Amino acid sequence: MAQNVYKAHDHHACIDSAVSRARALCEEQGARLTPVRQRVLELVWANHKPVGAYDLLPKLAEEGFNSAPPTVYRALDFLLDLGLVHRISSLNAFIGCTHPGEAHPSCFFVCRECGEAQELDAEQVNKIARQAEQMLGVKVEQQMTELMGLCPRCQDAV
Amino acid sequence: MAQNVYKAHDHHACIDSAVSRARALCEEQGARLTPVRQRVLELVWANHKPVGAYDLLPKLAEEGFNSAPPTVYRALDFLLDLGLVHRISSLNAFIGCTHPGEAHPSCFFVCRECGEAQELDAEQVNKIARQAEQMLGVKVEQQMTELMGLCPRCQDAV
DNA sequence: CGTAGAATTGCAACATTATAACCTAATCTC
DNA sequence: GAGATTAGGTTATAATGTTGCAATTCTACG
Repeated sequence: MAQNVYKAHDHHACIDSAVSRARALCEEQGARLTPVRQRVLELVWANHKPVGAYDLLPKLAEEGFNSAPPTVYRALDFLLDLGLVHRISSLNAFIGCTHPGEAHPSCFFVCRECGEAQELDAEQVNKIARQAEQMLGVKVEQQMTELMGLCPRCQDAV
Repeated sequence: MAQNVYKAHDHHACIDSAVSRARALCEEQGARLTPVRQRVLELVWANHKPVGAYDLLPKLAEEGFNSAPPTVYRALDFLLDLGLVHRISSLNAFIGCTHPGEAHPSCFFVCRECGEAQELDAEQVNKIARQAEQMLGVKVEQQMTELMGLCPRCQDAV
């Protein structure tokens, strides 16, 4: 189940590990982790909440990066292609992937109160995909699942 | 598995049945299926492809309905609440539900070529939800799964 | 009836998210 | 180092979705 966001953890380690895995992956694939791309990745990893592209703009601007929508979207597209981040469609937002590698199914639980997102094991979704392929003859290329509700903390906070 | 979109069928029957089920459901819930709402439902059901809110505007306008974004979005929200249509987040589009009733998980396969969408049985997604609830202590309130790929027809068309 | 309250619609403006088009600069390949 | 490829800068615009308020229509209840 990837990693449990709801347990206390050293978040700097999350960011560092995301960046170093990104670096390794880029090396391996002959892709370039340029400064903007790396910074966008770090900003996406700033916490475990999906972040909108337009939220990143001012932060990049502060740090002297160019900050126009295309810059951010290009960086995000790059990171999406490498499977380093996922897009949460229902929120138009992006979040770091906890087990990057090549492109893979996206499966998240998102808390409607605090906005934190927990990546989930997508094995069951793969089953749905295989079932659909068998029964309907379709060919599945991409998968995404988004669950919404309340995280443990926000349930208690009532 | 709901109903197979890829088999030939009398599509007028699809629309008619969608409307009559909507009527029944509204009656049951004390909700009002007003002319705009019914027409939006019919237009969403015009085929088995998810349709954007802004695609509906001109069609409504042609027929003398008011056609401003809020009109369409309000109608769509109404239909979503009753579970008569689903929203395909990854496409910012809407599609008729093949088994309406109360709100229920959304689970679709969408062909990236022809755009047709097939609603799927969401039982496996329910499993993911229950698993997440057990292992993480979250409370799932909404679920959506979207698979993308090629439908049987579009695979052959290569 | 008839009127109060609720639900629905009309309308104008605006907010948010994403892309197009076109060009310059950096980097890689040989 | 020339040419090809990739990345980034810039401006404008497209696509999608929302807010706020006034006007209207429906519903319930006396």
